[in-house]
Amino acid sequence: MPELPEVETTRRGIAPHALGRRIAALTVYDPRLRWPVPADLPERVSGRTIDAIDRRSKYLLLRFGADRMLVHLGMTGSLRVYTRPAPELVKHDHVDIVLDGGTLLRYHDPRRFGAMLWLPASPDEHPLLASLGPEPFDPAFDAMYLWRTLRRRTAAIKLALMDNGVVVGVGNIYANEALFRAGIRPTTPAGKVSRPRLARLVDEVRAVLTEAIAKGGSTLRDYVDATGEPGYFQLAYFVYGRDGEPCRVCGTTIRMRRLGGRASFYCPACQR
DNA sequence: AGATTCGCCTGAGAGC
DNA sequence: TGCTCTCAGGCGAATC
Repeated sequence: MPELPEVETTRRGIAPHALGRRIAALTVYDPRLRWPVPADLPERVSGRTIDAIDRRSKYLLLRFGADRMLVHLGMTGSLRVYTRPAPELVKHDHVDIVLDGGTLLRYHDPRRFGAMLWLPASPDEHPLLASLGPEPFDPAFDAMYLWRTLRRRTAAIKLALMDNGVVVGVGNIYANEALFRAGIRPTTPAGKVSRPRLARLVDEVRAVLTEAIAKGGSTLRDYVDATGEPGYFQLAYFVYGRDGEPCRVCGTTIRMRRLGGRASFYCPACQR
């Protein structure tokens, strides 16, 4: 279940091996992802040099001049680097990207919520990227922005925080954790959260993501070839998945409620 | 426009 | 052991 830290860790993991390298071949073993892998993707990317690997929201963008290839890991996707001859294909391996010199990027995705798309140079931004909100670390994401954006919203603050049009990259786990750390009840109507508390929320969103990325960075050493999948970085969660357990701060029993179909955890005492 | 719900997927775990 | 059921969740699409 890659959230932004896992995607960023993947980006940093593959960048040293792929930047400036030419794609020798792209092989599709199973095109069935969220959208089918385009049949012409191999011919589009073959011979092209990877000029940059960017991340926007949870999308990885491999840049070839003005053209790009989008890679999304969905819920269960991974993009791993293999520097030695490729290991045997296993179930759910979908795509191999072979680079000059033999380095291999292998895309694997059991649940197939991920995607791999070709984004040709265009004056208009691709629909998937066009209406995204700011990155969490963008200075434009601040208390004043949040206040202006949310002031008339009646939806729960947690749902607003997970809305990619408001801010990108905050999935269920980190929304729960950031709200706990900010002392805000997930069910509070977004428009009712005061500016000082929104400022605190901005800080805590960044803090929890920064910690998770740091944790991911510590696994990068093992990312290539070996077992080091950038899986879920087990931060010591304050609330996520802890329904019925005592709050680590005050001991009150953590509660769970469903918001928009997603499990939401909170401490009734610490979060008001 | 914003709120709400649905559905796509497979694997893990629980219960019987 | 093996079956069935539930849950996980990013996010686009559809509906109100």
